[in-house]
Amino acid sequence: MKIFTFNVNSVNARLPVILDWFREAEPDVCALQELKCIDEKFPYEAFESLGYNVAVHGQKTYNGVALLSKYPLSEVTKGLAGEDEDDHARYIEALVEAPVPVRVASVYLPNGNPVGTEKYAYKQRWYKRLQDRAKALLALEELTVLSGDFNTIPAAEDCYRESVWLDDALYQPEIRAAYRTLKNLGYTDAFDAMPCADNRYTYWDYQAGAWQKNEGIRIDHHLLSPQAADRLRGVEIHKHVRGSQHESAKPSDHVPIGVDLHTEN
DNA sequence: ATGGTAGACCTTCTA
Repeated sequence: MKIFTFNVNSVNARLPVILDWFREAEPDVCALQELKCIDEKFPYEAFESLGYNVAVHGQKTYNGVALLSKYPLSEVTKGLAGEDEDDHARYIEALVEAPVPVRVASVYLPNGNPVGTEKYAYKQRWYKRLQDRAKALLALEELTVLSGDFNTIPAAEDCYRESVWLDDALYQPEIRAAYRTLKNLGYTDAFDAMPCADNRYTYWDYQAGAWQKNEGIRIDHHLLSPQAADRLRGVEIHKHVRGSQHESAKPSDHVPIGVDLHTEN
């Protein structure tokens, strides 16, 4: 079973590119982030006509996450507990009812820039809430995959030039520590387990020719519960999607990342 | 030392 995560930077602006990639990659499950639309404006029909079940947690203009699955989705949960005033749509979770069921979450961590502001404090609080949820999920002892844009560069080798990122919220020591704490609960970063030989970046800025210079960063991740990690067969970064030349839509600044889990009993 | 891009949407914010 192939489970992908893809920060699309507007699902409607990107729709032709996303649909082309869906036909090519045929993900069993895909977690989307940065829909940038309310539920009513999500292009349900386009994905349903490709055979996907859809669960959406949208928001006007910003954020927005979704899960698409060839298998039925149940136990859909929208949002993270722990901060009642939080109205950002950054988390959706569901049970994928495959022969071997998998619980999948689409995660969109706050960016947190600039450091030292309320946005940064919000990112830190959000990490704590995600850790609490991740801990509760482990207790279920299921195949669980937390997939998404974590807005976290885990280590120096995950960016093209460390000096550029030293003052950025994506690379602060306490943010990287929060990501490690999350893993240390008992999750495996799929890429750490099976790194791709030719590329580790998942995002290239639109600005300053970052893509042309291959100045990327690794911020989109899959965290696997032990039961899921035991079934990890492969990891794919679909880097070519960043350079797609579609007649009617530009590429996202992120690319799809997939894990392949063997789900034979 | 600065500006460089993209999307939503109304003017500026987020990334």
